[in-house]
Amino acid sequence: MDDFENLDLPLFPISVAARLLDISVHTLRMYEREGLIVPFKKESNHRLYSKADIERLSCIRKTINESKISINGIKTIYSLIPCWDIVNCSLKDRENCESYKSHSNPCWTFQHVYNICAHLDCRECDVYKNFAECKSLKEKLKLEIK
Amino acid sequence: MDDFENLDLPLFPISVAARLLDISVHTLRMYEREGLIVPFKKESNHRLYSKADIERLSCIRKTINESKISINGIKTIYSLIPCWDIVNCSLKDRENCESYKSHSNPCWTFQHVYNICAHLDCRECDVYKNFAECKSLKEKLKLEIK
DNA sequence: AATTTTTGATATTTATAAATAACAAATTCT
DNA sequence: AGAATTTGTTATTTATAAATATCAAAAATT
Repeated sequence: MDDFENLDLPLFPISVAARLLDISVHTLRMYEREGLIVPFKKESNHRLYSKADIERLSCIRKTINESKISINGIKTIYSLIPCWDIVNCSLKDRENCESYKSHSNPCWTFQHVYNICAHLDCRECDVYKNFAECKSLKEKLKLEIK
Repeated sequence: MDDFENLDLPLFPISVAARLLDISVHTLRMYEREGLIVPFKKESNHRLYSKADIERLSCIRKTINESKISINGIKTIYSLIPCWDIVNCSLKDRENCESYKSHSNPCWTFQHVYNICAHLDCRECDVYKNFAECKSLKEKLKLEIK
């Protein structure tokens, strides 16, 4: 794929991302600490953000500022994404999965050591990538629940 | 059923409900305006609250004060309840249904004039009654989405 | 090697959601 | 008939979530 089209390339350091979004660097780190965003990390632990990340953050920003949904509200909504269905999680794996039980934190904020998600990069996962907007979650429910 | 056991009887005027929950009368009206609660209304338009209402409001209170989810966040979560599945809404009815499209307001805040919900009392509906807690929504999703 | 930027952490500010207070008119109750 | 309560509305207060400001140490850049 052409680099120009690939939205998932880690391109922007945190200062640039902050400028693009017109927010402070610290706010970006807060969103990460809360589990709303998972930026790419270099070996040095420095963050890099992709175009898709900027898009995602812009959406989060709207949700907070325009829809007036608190960060904990967003986390709770994310926790409702049916990840077990999306990644085809086995019944056994579900039993031991914290995020399967959780209704306050998104699955990508948990350590998945024993199940299908272990050692996979959440950034690459459809659960993380496709459900940044609340809209997409309801559409998913419509598809799955007849 | 014994009146003492029936949780759905309209028993308490707003002043008593407010005292039971240790909040102001105005806050109760606000929750209603926001669509979080649907109290019984007398012909005179005066509100009456059941034991189930008090329980529901107590849960809403915890969600706001302890889980730190904003009212708009709660509304959005409620809007994700798969009502169409619960009330067995026809495909045709869904097309014209505002709440089927909404991802910001619960179904019981809409006027349902043309579909299966028309003229039904939302207070009596399983959608309204069984999903006051976020927990119950995730459990429902687990049941429906394999 | 020197400059710039990042890191995480703490302390502070700001914006605003949530709750309260006050009002006159209508309704209920004794 | 009169007292108490409810109604809806507007204006105000309060609590706190969200964002900003500072800091020294580490890393990156030129």
